[in-house]
Amino acid sequence: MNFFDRTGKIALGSRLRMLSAQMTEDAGKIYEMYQLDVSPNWFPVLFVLSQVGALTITEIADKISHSQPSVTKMVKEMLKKDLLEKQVCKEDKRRNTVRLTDKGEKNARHIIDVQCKDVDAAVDQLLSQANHNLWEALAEWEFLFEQKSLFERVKEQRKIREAKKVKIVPYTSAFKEIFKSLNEEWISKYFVMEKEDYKALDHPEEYILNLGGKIMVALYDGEPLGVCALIKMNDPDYDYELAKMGVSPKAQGKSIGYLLGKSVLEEAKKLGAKKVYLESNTVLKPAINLYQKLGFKKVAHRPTPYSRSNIQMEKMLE
Amino acid sequence: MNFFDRTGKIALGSRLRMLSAQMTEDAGKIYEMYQLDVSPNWFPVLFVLSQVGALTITEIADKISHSQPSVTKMVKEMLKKDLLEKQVCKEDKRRNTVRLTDKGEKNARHIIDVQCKDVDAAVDQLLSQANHNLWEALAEWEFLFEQKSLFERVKEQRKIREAKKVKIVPYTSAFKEIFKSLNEEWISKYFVMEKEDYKALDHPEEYILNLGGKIMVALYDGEPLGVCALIKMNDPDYDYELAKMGVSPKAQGKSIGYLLGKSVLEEAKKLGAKKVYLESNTVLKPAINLYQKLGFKKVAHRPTPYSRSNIQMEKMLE
DNA sequence: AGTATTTATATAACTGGTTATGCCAATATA
DNA sequence: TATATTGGCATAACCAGTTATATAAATACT
Repeated sequence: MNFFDRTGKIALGSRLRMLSAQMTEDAGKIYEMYQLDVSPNWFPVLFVLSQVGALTITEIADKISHSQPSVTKMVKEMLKKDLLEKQVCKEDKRRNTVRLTDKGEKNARHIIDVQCKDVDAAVDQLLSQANHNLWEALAEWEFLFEQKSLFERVKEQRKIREAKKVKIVPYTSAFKEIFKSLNEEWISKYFVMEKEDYKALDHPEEYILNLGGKIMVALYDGEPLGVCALIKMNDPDYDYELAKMGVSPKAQGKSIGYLLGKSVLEEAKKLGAKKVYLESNTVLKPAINLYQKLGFKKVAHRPTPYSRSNIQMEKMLE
Repeated sequence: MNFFDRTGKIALGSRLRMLSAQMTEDAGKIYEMYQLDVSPNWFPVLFVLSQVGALTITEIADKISHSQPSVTKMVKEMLKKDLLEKQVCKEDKRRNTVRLTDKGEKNARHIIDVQCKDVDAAVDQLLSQANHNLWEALAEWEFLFEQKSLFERVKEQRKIREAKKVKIVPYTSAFKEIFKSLNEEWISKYFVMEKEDYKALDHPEEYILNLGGKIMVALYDGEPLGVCALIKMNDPDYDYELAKMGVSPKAQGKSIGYLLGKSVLEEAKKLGAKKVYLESNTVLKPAINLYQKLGFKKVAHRPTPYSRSNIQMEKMLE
């Protein structure tokens, strides 16, 4: 135990494994004590057959959640010990149904009526001696894992931690290069750079900032890995457009897009915007998802200078 | 899960195993997510080396409680991945000390500082969502098993249950045969039947009951499997002697001797005895143990009609 | 000094399970 | 009616660990 005390909660799996190994070992001794010529791991088979009567190997495997070959092997051994008898199904010669012999029945009954009772009593006594109920705790964890696996939970924690490392700062001329390159990267990957792109990316001051827009930059560990612009629109329906969002592929899974988007929307609110507009393309599925997560809703088609735009969205600011 | 819901607390081992298997599986995915070229089961090795620096294979095996061949194998694989470097000890060419390379160190640090933190947070969150604290419960069970193994606990429960099936009843003439045979069995196995034996066993009414003594019989499932007599003594120091205790070998481990002894002592008390005496022989170790358990203490040698008697004991009745 | 014992490691053999594969019977499909 | 697919089972190959055994170096014991 000593070693795992220093490794933190990650030892949980190992501790569970060790406890269960210890119990398995003791199970062997317990079976020996009762002097039945039965291996402990046959228990599920004996139990299920004593409940149901006759089953095929596959059915047993299914019920006790073992693999079919493992049950095949156990059944073979149990046949040798005269605990089971096989019966090939007449109508369907593939099916090998298997049932308890009298000896098997007797053994099963003894295990269930006597041995299990003793184990039950011992476990109950243990449970009553402990302050924290292992039995109930297990049930809860089984339930919690059914809801969401440990993997997903760790992934979430990772995201939360990563997000804390991300800082959103306003654009300065130091970010001119990165503002262009991050956008050029995805645009030229999926589409082609257009006239409008070059205008905005080569002259952000002139075409964005000086017209009353904003650009936000996401720093991850101090390194700029994401950018997003808020562009003043000249349109009766909308005040501002969210555009030119680019996030480095090496910064995936760090919620940078989400944090950038939220930050830009805050800026828009500060500037008194009522509605924010954006254009995108449906091939960019993660982007569309992100916009939805940010609260954007699809709107009817509008004229646009970008040929790649095939979807338009808006978000009301409250 | 469904299946085990019907098998009772005996499923505890399986449930622990399944939960730990699930966690192991997720551990694999978690390691993958962090993109380190490290197998999850190397973790203990990485961890312990990052703590201690350099160790031999046997030392590692010891610390992380794996078998030495298993560590040998892991070390071989880790050497291939440049995570470790080997160094044969100059003074003792048997020793292969092993330490982390820079790459190994970097990986270990990442796992410990980043990955473990995320897992910790996820586990903590799970713990806080559950009413019953699995972590604490595990610690308690580890402690409880250190005190007394599951096997021993089940053995105790079995004994308690068996004891309930034993009934102690007073002698009637129906038990005359069994009273003799159970005693003759052990006497002639270890010693020889003596004159005094035949007197008491062939004529219990005359030599025991009519003189103010008692005989108790232990029934197991209705079958008489143990006997014990309380014999009135004609002695200034003692009122009664506990004697002629015989238990069938097929009734071992059912506390029959203990229950008989207790019952006979109760009879003695009812009869107003202050002290009970007995004689035995030191080759009968289980018997001597039993007498001690019943509260008898060795006393100085006294004259006796039995040649086999080489130890005398007494018990004060309060 | 020479032999016996212990220690550190490697290798082999086994174990209790798994997934992958192959075979044959039964059923569905063209 | 021939052919493809599916279902039940056995067998093979593999896996991650174990225990048992072999080898060689170091140490202890006459």
